[in-house]
Amino acid sequence: MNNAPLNIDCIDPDHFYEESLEEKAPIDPHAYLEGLNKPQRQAVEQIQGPVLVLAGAGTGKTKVLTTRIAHILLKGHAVPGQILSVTFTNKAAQEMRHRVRDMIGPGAEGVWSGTFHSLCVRILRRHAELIDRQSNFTILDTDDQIRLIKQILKAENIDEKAMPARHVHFFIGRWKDRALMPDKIPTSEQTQYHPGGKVEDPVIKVYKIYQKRLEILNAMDFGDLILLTLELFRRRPDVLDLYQRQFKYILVDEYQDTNVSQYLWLRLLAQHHKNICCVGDDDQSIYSWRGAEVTNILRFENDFPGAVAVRLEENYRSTPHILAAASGLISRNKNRLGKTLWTQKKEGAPVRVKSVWNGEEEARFVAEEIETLQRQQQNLSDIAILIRASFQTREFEDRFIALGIPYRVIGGPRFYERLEIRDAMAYLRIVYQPSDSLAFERIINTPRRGIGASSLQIINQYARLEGIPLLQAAKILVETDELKGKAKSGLRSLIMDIHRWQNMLSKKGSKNLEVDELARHILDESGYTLMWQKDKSPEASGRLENLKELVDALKEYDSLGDFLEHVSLVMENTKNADSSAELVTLMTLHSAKGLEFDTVFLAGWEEGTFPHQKSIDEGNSEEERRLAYVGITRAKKRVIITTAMNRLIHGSWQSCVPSRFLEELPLEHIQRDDSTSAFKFNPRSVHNSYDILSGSQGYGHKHKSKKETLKPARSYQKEIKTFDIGDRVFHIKFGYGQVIALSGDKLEIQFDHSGFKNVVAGFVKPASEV
DNA sequence: ACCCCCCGAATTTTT
DNA sequence: TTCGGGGGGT
Repeated sequence: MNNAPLNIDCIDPDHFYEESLEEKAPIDPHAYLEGLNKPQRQAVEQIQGPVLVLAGAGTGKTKVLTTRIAHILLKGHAVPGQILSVTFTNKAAQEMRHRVRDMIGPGAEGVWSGTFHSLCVRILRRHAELIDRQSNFTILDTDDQIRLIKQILKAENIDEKAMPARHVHFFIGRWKDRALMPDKIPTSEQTQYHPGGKVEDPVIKVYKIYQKRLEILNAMDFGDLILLTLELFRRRPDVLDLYQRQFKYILVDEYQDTNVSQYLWLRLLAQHHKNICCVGDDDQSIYSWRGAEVTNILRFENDFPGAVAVRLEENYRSTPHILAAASGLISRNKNRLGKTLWTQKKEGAPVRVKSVWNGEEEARFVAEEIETLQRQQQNLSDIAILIRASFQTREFEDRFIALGIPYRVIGGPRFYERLEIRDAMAYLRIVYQPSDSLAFERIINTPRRGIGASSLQIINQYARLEGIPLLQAAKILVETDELKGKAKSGLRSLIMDIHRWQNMLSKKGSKNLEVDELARHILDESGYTLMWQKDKSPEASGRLENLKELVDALKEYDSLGDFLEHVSLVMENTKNADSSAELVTLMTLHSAKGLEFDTVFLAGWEEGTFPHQKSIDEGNSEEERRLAYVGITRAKKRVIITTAMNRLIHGSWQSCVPSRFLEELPLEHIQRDDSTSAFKFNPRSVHNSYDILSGSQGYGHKHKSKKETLKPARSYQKEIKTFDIGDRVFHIKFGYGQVIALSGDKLEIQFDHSGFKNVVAGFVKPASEV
């Protein structure tokens, strides 16, 4: 079995197993294959040798992956522990696990299923000592990484203005995506900070120091998780051999999103059994800017000799018009393997293209269309508005709030990235792991303890001199005369606090103290909670809420270590995941990948916005086109594209040229809603007319008149309640709040979690009525 | 240690 | 235009 040649036909053993399973299997052993079309079935059954499944949008790739795992298990080709199933996001990993479990029950529990990163952690915790780390290494997120780089820049006397930490971080990240450690970077890779010549590139120098610091801190960043696993395999062929033999079948989702490191990782692990199945779609590769290499999928057949390619081209999602529009668009790209999507569905409506005057009209138009759909009994949760960049949500939000259309925005800052959560996490980290110097540094003077920059510098210097963690250095220094006054006493009491919390943690079992209680103790006794209670800024109460939510989240975990690991790998809030709510979804094209909706609005199709100016400048408009393709193919029934003639960009009005993608949509599959102007798609006319209409004074006037047009809309609101100062009210978007002042039909409200806002009376109701 | 002002940038996001 | 970060002044 170990040396099975590639592409061996395994039909015969299959039949053998089928017979034996038919009697005892709880489900009909054929049933799971019957729901598949021909290529899907081939993708499932071709389990020997390398397989590339080119899965177009909506062609059932997750079904193929899960059925393939079920197939391998049901036919007895492997036990769960011999299957490695790699995805890109935790969400995808979870869905895979659920679907496999639904198919074959708890027997699938042992499958190694996860993200590249979580699987690497699992491996690295076992063998940490072989790559100069300890098993309890910490995983740094972006914020930690940048703070560390800033420290290094300061220590190296490098001007942060000339070489921002963010840039260094970016370079390091991209190098790691390509498996390049500092000593491996070719001379042709000099950064813009390096003028050339003999001197070492300062960015590479910082990279070197950064890696050294990570080692001392017993820490890794996300890139390291993959890279150090590769390093482990390089150093210890015996360990590599172990895993190579173990993983008889490897499955990879979203292969077009893998970077070089991940590709090397897969190739290494697949080398023994060579049964690797990668599923992806080159037309949906939209993450090159974070290191993804489309070439991985384009070159699969070279990289894995003897590979079989299967194309999934039957689309089960969209109508023919939508599919044809998307296909026509994407066919303009040169660098693609090429697929022809088709569907058995009937006609449907053509893709609509609507030209609007500006962003405000765009939002008004979309909102009206949504109301029309609502009247036709369409669910709001089946509607999405997809935009290129997140700032574009604003005008839609304003309009939806005004009309009372319930919506949600996907994306934005995430729970574990919030300041107060990161602070709280730092407290937990230092208690759990006394050598976590980055965590200690974060909280050493938060809340204020009189330990300023100079005190911190003394501690840092000493720690580095002695090669010991910051906390340990602080412990020693606090007994000397190096520190004075407030700094000394503040630090001493902090150290004693941490000590006490550590004891509480280790005695947890006997005292029966749960982790969430411990966290509450820490946050209260450190004065951190108090700090926000005393804070009078409008966000403070929201922050306290978040801290509560963090403590609540801890209840689900048996140990602090489990929790910290979860957070570092799954930077996502497991709460508020109810997708069933009746809300319109507003999100970026990027975060829409993998989702589907009946109706999809694609907004802001203008040159500069979409395709984005930066991508045009960088000559990367093919990726933008793929993004457009992803957007269109999210829709099951309706696509409505809008393009504005004018946009407010960085505070000034710009006349816009319609996106090149509009011209690339095949005419016979689109319908233009041209009600306002005859020169819609003639950029020159647009320019001229705009210039004439609105010279320098024109703008102000235009604005005023627009604001006035909003007023009639208000009068449609029924039953406007009257409010008094001090009333408790509820707003669909901002939640609960208190009326601070009145002016006509407008209320000034201090919201509990959303700060201070001016709101029209018709859009809030008394809190008592909620 | 805190506050204010000035300057510059201004996509996309996961782990 | 708006936001955020950093530096300088009090």
